Amino acid sequence: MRLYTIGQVAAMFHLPISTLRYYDKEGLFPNLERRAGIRRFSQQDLKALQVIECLKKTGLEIKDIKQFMQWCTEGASTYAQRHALFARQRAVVEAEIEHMQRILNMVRYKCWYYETAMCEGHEERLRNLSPADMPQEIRQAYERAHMLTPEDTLDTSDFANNGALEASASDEKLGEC
Amino acid sequence: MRLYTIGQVAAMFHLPISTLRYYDKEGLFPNLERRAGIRRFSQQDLKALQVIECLKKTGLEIKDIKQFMQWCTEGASTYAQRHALFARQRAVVEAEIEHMQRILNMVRYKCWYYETAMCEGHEERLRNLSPADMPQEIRQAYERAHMLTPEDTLDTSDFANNGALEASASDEKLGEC
DNA sequence: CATTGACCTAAAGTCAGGTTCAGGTGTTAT
DNA sequence: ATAACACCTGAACCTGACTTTAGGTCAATG
Repeated sequence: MRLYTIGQVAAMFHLPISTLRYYDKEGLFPNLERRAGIRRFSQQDLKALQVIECLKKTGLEIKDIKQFMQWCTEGASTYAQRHALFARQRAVVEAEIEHMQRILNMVRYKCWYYETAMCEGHEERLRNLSPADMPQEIRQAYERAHMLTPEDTLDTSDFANNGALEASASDEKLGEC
Repeated sequence: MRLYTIGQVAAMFHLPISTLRYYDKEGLFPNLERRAGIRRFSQQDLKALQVIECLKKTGLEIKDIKQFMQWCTEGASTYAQRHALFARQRAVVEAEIEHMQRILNMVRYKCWYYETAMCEGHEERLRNLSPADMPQEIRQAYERAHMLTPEDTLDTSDFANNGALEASASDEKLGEC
């Protein structure tokens, strides 16, 4: 069975050697062999590394990956745990995507805002615009961006009550969200 | 014009005081007033803070936000820069969402894999499954998860050429991606 | 025999976006 | 007058996933 040095593995996977040593130190290669102190990567370790790369993409942390590796060495008795790990991760990723969608709508709105400001040369009209006056597409983006979720509610009620909208005496204004 | 202490602003925005001091130190309140060393937040500063919260959601870094604040104080001459900032950010967020979609597909596949493993009590059948044998929905997830993009290509060609698929002598195997 | 090159270690450094701490000032309430 | 409270500062600390550094072993090559 062929064995590889750390340098060979680094080249194969286009990873820095330091990263492999770090993974090893973190316990991601439970059965890594050594001879005279030098790491010798087996086929099994290469497969483990493939799995590590894959799990990293799913957004799992190193310590979760280590746990997963441990479970894998324990066989069929840990299917339920492994399934739970991914089920949890699925929820995390789904939430994250939804969050990013809202952010995208916010950014889209901002793009439109400054495009328009550039065309008109000023923000006067823009500043007094209500969503109803915006182009359909932008209004939708704006509204989707401002749908409140528990996670990122921006409660400025006190602020508003204290007169947020009174004309400020400042010469320069900031674009609103 | 009403002025607020740092504690009042923190309460209004549900932010820790330390965060506001940090933002100030980073230059996010260019015109923040002080009396006897004590910060006094004006309406303008509260608006700035609203904008900061908003821009943070768009994924911008503190230093970009600082830059944006600076541009805002420079008036209409910086519309183009501000637009460019958001246009760039839009591309970033769009790419990130696409990336997350692929990750989600990977996680979905993993969920299915372990659900099935739990049902069957082992991975024998699963391990030899080709995409064609998977349920329609899972096959799609699997295939979408494995579409290669420049960003996260996993080039294991050398590895494969060196016999990655030779049966490993290890007693325990790891689930593949 | 000296240098290069591949490997090893422990420990410190890096990045962002804060948070915490130790120590100090100033105003108000008892 | 002394305690409580809100504010201030600079500096250290935090997380995660690495990377870098400093110093050391060992084998082959000129």
